[in-house]
Amino acid sequence: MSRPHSDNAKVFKAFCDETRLMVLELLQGGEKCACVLLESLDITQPTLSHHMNILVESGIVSARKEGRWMYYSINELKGEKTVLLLRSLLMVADVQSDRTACC
Amino acid sequence: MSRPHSDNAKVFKAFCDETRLMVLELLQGGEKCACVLLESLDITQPTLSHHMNILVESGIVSARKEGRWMYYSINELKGEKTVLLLRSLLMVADVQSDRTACC
DNA sequence: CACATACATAGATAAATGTCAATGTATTTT
DNA sequence: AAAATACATTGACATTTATCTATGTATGTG
Repeated sequence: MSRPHSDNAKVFKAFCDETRLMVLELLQGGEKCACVLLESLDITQPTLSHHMNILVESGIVSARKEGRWMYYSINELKGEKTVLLLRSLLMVADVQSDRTACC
Repeated sequence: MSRPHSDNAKVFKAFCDETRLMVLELLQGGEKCACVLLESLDITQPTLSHHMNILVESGIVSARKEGRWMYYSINELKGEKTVLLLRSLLMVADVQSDRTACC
């Protein structure tokens, strides 16, 4: 039912914004709450909330609520799957170029 | 001098569009000319030209002109660098690769 | 040269995206 | 209960993006 290209594009959308890359870099240090991320980024709270929604929706980031805090962390399993996906996208077969007359 | 996050976001933009993912899938079979790509995609020629510009600008795809044909292929070196980048972003350990056996 | 082919560029447009201020909601504290 | 805290949601706005039609440019062919 789901189109793979659409799903894959959705995953990669997690990485095509500067702010989201900075969030991921911050999460490399381990799970962090939204307020800590907010302090490290020069954006407003609603903007952070927006980006975290995209990251969680993509599956790359996991969210956990504890009291009034939201804790975010990198989903390593999804990360591994995404690395494999990217590799399969970019590693071309070891075959000769198709230089036959095309038209 | 360039901002890494900006450059990285630019690279990942190559993968966050359905049409570009389909182009990359087509290029997995090896180098192809624009007209062949065009036949396989339900888009107009200027739209393909637009997407190929983004792919080439990102470095993921290499372009080669021969007569009146443009040949495109996946830049494997850039691909490998991008996989490494994604891995370091997500802190994913080196996953099994079919290339490790041969090198 | 005149014409056809392959692709690029320009301009227009609708949709998606990133951002913020204002406000709402859930949770904790006093 | 009232206030404070942490985050989500809404609505507005400017920018970017994907797409098309129309046209331009380079290259090959009669």
